[in-house]
Amino acid sequence: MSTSVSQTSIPKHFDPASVEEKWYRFWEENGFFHSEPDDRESYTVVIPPPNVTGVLHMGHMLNNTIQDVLVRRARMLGKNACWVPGTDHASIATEAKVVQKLRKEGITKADLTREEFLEHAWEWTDEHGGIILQQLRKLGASCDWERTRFTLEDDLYESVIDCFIELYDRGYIYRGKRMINWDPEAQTALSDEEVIHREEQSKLYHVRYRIKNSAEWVTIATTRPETILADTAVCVHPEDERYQNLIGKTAIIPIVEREVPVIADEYVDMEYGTGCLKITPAHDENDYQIGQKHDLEIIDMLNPDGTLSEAAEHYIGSDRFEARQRIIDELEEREQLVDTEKINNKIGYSERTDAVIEPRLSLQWFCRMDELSRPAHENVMNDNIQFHPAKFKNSYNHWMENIRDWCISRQLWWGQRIPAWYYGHGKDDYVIAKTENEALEKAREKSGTPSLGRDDIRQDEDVLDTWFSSWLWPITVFDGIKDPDNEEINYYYPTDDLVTAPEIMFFWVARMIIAGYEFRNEKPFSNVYYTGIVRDSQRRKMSKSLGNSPDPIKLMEQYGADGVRAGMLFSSPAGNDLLFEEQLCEQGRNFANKIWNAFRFLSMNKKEETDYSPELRIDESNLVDRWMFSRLHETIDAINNDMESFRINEALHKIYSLIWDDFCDWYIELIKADERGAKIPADRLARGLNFFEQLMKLLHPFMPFITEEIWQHIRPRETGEAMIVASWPQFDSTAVSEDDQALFGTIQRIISAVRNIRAEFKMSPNDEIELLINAKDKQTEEAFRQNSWIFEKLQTIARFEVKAGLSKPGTSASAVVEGSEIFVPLEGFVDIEKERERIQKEINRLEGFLKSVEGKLSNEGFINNAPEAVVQREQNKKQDTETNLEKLRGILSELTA
RNA sequence: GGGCGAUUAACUCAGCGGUUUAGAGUGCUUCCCUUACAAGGAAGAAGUCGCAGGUUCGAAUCCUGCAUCGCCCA
Repeated sequence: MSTSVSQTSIPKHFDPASVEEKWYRFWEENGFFHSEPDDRESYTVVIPPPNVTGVLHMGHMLNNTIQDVLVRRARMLGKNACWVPGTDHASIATEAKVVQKLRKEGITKADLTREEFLEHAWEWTDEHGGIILQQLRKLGASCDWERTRFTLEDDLYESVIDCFIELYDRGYIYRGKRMINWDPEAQTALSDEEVIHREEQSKLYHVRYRIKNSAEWVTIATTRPETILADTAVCVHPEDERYQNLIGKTAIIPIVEREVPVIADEYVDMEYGTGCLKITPAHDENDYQIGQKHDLEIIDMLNPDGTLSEAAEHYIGSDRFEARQRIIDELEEREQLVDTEKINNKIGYSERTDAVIEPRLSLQWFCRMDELSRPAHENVMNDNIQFHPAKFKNSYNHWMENIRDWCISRQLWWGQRIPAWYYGHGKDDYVIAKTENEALEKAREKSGTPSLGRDDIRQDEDVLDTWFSSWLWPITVFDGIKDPDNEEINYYYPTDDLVTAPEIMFFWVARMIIAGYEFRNEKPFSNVYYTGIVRDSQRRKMSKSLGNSPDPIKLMEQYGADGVRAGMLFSSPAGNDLLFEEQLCEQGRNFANKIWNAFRFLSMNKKEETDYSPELRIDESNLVDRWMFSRLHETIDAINNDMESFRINEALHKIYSLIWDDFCDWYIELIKADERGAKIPADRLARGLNFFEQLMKLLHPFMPFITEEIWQHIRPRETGEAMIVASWPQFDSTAVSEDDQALFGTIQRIISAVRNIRAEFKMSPNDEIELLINAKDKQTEEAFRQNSWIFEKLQTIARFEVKAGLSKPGTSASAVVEGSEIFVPLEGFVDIEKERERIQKEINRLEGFLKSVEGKLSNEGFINNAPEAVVQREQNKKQDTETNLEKLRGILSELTA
């Protein structure tokens, strides 16, 4: 055995750790990730910006792997690929974290001025921000890091404020008192989208209220008995016969002993509860509507932190849930609690703090959506912007048709501060202005008080919803708001593909589309690829709180970034959830190792480390070359189609199978040297390595590190010849030959049949056999004869004979493959009974098949209606099967010994 | 309550335009450390494609209903 240097220097197992950092630095340092506008076609992706203080989780892994696959392929296709990374300031989440950290240090937010608090927040951001971006590098993400943006940096801040002012001027933004979703933990308003509704088992309390000046009672049902303290009416359905006599009377609220009217409204559902509703206009959206209609008093009984306010009169200062229990107890004591019913109802929780949401009447800023959203609605429905998979158009459509105004103010400090300035206490005593000076001027004018000074105006304390900044992301990363006609925005916008989770379709995707049309009069991207949600084996969503998510960094250390990438993509078609198991990564790692060893083997066969020069032409006289060439191009075409329709896992499966099943299992086996220990002849090796290079190109978007490593090893390359910028293989339809593939396929099946015989009769691969083939016809005989070397290479054969009309030798194991009879003489070896069983089994299989084919052909409807080609195909199948069966039966009859 | 989706081998999943008695990975059985790879090779077993109807020459695939599960919205 030869012991060349190369053979010993390449390790048997691929070690990802040793190459990943090296190549990542190489790519980055040589500017391959960086994009500048030029003459080429642009391909642009903006990253869904992760929370600035977040850490990488499996969802990011999947999402960013997919983006990287798209971007790398586009780059190889010669496009000017630009993937813009960045982070989101995530106001609620980040502010909550900072508040928590300060609390540990004994500082409460109330002790600090806004400026002091923001200093702490920035400190925190500087410390933790960007960790996630560092982690993305480990994954191989080919982002243009020079373009990294942050939603709260100065330029983006200013852009958001400009947009607010613009929308205000266009009449879309208004300030209004509305029922909003209040998060008592974060002490801020939330948009409807930030509330998660969960169905829970809870109780419906039936409470009776006394009717004034009467012995009568009226029984209401409520799930939130504490709000009784703020009731200002009792309501029944106007047609409810049970309660006709009560309408117009006065009921007395228990505990507070307040007198309230009994009113009638069609809103009441007579079937639900007692059919009698208590009305609390300050703490329920629907009650508020009824309150407005009937001009009811509004009593706000809650403090911002969820404790009871003075207005509650009782239990002042106690928490809402504590108060609930105490009120239940008191009602029971007073014998006014008549029943407790178990029911399922939906309870809203804060997406960020998980606190139970309180509907609360509050003065907030809103963005009117009806008109604004129209182009965004249309252009998705008409496929101007395509969703992948398209099924998500349905939910988009539904949301758009029922779109509600967007509550955009948040009672937080971390974010873009609302540019509203108040000069009085009246509802309209404010101006919208970019600067204090401008505000002062406007305020003087609007109020008609030229003497107003700086101290007379104060800016709104609140900030804007984070999504009000990220909806501009595809525009602001190219400074398209501040500088609407700059070269970059004109070149990169609209971007091409957006990869994100369906969970944020409304939060983000829909709003980006809205902003795109409003501020650029153009879509922000052409395709939206929705990934699935990464779940654990129990189908639970992976989350930090459950602790069921593996640490992606550790996973990559264990299986290699390539292994994890491939593992995640194997089973995650667009929009389908991914049940993540480490086994998937194992499959990816094993694949990398397989490729590594194919490379190692080919390298071992080079005479010198550097003696390889590519041979781009195949050996036309060699069936194996022609077959591999055909398979390669067939696959290039298929992968291109898959990628263009975002079937990324399909594309990966195809390249996986081409490399492993075709190239490793057959092609490499067949280019091996004829003699033991000898090297592969140089010309064969050159062609083999050329195929290998093409395969590495096709795989590169999926597994960037190992492909670059091998690419650079195969032969010396200039920096500009790196894999990352290599050209994507061009599909050549003339390379695809059905005949070559059919012939090679037949040979493969004959080899398999022989292997099966060996296995059945417990022969070792090294036992010499004779292989005799009675070819179907002269033409087949000639084809097999020409390619006899293939049989001899893959089997240990003492004698090979092929002839049309060859008669069956004495005792032998047999098989029939596509009309040709295969004989392996096994004097003394063969167990006749066993051979009979084998043949009989095959006969049974073919008979079953024949029956189904005959079934079709005997159906007149099929003959008359099916396309001619289909009928013809069935007829061919019938004939072929009959021929095979006939031969097998002949073989079987001779076995009656 | 409204909408969307899923149900395919023991497990996790593909299956795009209707037509080789349904594919992959894992697991399982048998054999093999055969001149790269045991993280490997060879052979094999394994599925009435959730149920019931319908359309069609032909249905895992299209339609309707049902069951179970999931997601989104109110």
